[in-house]
Amino acid sequence: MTTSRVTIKDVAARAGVSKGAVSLAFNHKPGLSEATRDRIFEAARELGWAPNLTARTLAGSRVDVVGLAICRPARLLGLEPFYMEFVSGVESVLIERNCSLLLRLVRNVEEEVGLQETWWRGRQIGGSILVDFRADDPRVGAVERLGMPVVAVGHPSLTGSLTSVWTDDATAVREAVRYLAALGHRRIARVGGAAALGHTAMRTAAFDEAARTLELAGAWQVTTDYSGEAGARATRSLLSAAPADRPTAIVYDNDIMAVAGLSVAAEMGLSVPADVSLLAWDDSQLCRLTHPTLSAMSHDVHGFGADAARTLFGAITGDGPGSHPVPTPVLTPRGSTAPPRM
Amino acid sequence: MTTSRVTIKDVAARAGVSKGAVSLAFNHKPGLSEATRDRIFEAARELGWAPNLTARTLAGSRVDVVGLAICRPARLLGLEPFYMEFVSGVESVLIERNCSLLLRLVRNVEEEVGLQETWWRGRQIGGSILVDFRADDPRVGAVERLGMPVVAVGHPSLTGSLTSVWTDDATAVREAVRYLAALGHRRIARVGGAAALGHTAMRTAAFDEAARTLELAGAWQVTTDYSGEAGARATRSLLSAAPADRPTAIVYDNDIMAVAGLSVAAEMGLSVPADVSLLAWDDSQLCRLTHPTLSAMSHDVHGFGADAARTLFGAITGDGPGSHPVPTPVLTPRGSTAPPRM
DNA sequence: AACGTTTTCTTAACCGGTAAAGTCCCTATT
DNA sequence: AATAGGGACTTTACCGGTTAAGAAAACGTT
Repeated sequence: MTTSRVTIKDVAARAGVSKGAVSLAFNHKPGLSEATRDRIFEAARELGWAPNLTARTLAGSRVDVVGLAICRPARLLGLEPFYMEFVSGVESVLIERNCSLLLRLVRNVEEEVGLQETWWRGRQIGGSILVDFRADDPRVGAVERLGMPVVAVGHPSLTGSLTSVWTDDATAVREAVRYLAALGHRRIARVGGAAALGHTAMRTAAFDEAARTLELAGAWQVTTDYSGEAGARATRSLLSAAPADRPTAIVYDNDIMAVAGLSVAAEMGLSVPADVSLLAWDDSQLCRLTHPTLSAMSHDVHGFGADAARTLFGAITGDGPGSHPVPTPVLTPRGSTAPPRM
Repeated sequence: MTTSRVTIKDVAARAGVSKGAVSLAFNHKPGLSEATRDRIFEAARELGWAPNLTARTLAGSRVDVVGLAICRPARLLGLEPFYMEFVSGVESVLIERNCSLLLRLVRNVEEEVGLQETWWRGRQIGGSILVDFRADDPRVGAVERLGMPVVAVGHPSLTGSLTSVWTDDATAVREAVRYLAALGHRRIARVGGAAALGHTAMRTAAFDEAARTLELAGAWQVTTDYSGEAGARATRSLLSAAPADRPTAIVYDNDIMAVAGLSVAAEMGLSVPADVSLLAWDDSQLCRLTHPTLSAMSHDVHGFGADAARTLFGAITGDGPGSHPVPTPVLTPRGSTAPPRM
């Protein structure tokens, strides 16, 4: 049984005023006596009325929805703790501003560009959070053309003139490699994320450079699709070399691959960290639940999401473009890293 | 540089027709000649126009957004593979209907009731997916009163007259216990989810009943908040009893707790499955990444989300209420279960 | 040729709000 | 007493579409 919709008119009639007055009251604007204001709120309460956001948006006021399009095959997404944690950080900020998140999975960047444009043109959103930047990302130009407020989650070198929120991945990679080298490792491998992503490229470059600087005897890099399966495959391949040639330490680009790596080591009869050290990335709760616990480049993903959301609100309310670094991931040694067996 | 907004008027002018004609064309309604239709689409293409969804919604057509409110502390959410996988399943259906998901975290059911009402009254959504039902859930009445199309994810006994999509948890629990008993286990424990949730209660009851029926020598149940930490705590407490008194098999209500349990066993020097068998629930990819791999009551969560979304569309387009069971979780034995050591 | 039907398109009234401009009345000032 | 200045509301014109009702042209019929 659908209650016939209550509109501003009904409230106005009930309170004995014009709909303009109701609008003024509900937007806390001056020009009404306390008495009338009360009468209006009372009437609205009695009728169970709340302003129709669609109409309000159309009439030109603010939109209290922000967009987030994620470009991953839907099946893979469920497996990435990163996004859910990121989203939960975003939500924690949205919730206190009474704002909602419009979430959409897209198949590729072009589709995302179209979607963002539709959202923006259609006034469906007040701004957007852009993630997963790649080199020469088409979203940069598109968003500039539209004049849409956004926060770009990615390194300034990828996000151009857009307001960005980013972590210093290069430094973090350097620190990870230095740490392993300091433990005595000379043959280090890295199981990277999706090659197309800008931050993967930056980490790859940083790893190369660190390997050269430290004059490592061996340095491998593989890229994957971030899935546990791919991480397992990569690990299996890395560890199947002869003991004298295989890496004694492996750095992973997320934690799910590190967990997979841990289990591959066990399956191959190698002990962690005695035979091989493993270092995870992002550090969700997962890293503390394995045995041995996983050392990780720890990163407050939840806080990262919250920062992104806050920065987006800044952009929506007119802050100029800016670059907002968030804390660099810090090395959190746990049970999966140790000096190599001599 | 904001491109001045292109509206239906501009397109109409350019095509030399009235805006009504443009509307007809874009809604594929009869009453226009092929030639005019083409001219209109051509004009729209040239101007890069797409209908403003806000205006379209206001004018009374359908809303292409569905709502999902999740009631968990934001921090916890990131850790639950279930939701992300469920959401990705929902998205996989939405995407092909060009629909978006409005996601919001709420603190409690009352807040959710208010939110759903605001969304619906404000025509922000065309329908909603309701999750995490509890006994005497206030959403049932509220939604009926509003006449809003929804799909309730939960057992019919909890969702009343609402269209529901559900798994037969009781049967699954029974199967899990029977399986362990068949392996020879006589002391079985269950680490359950949040006590307030309806399906937790149903599983608890089913476990009790199964234990009675099978005349188990020992049966424990604990409820937690679904977090890995809580799972670890519970496991530690269960396993710290004297060998002759402690459970030889533990069933978990999700997979993250099972992973945590696995690591606690290792930390306590117990071997899995020789000393204790572990059985996970939901079975995300995680279960195949541990060592030993985790046996699980496997459940296609992605498909579950997709089914829920499809059912919601049915409800939106006028299908009457109905109850849609999805396949019962099936036992997937892997490395973490075996007969108990005698 | 006159007349009813279709087909094709236009007009105009909403949808439910917002906001600028206008009205009315009451008080203070000169 | 006339005038200016506010406060408290109301009017009215949008926002950008949809849709029912109306009008003009094309067509078939007798």
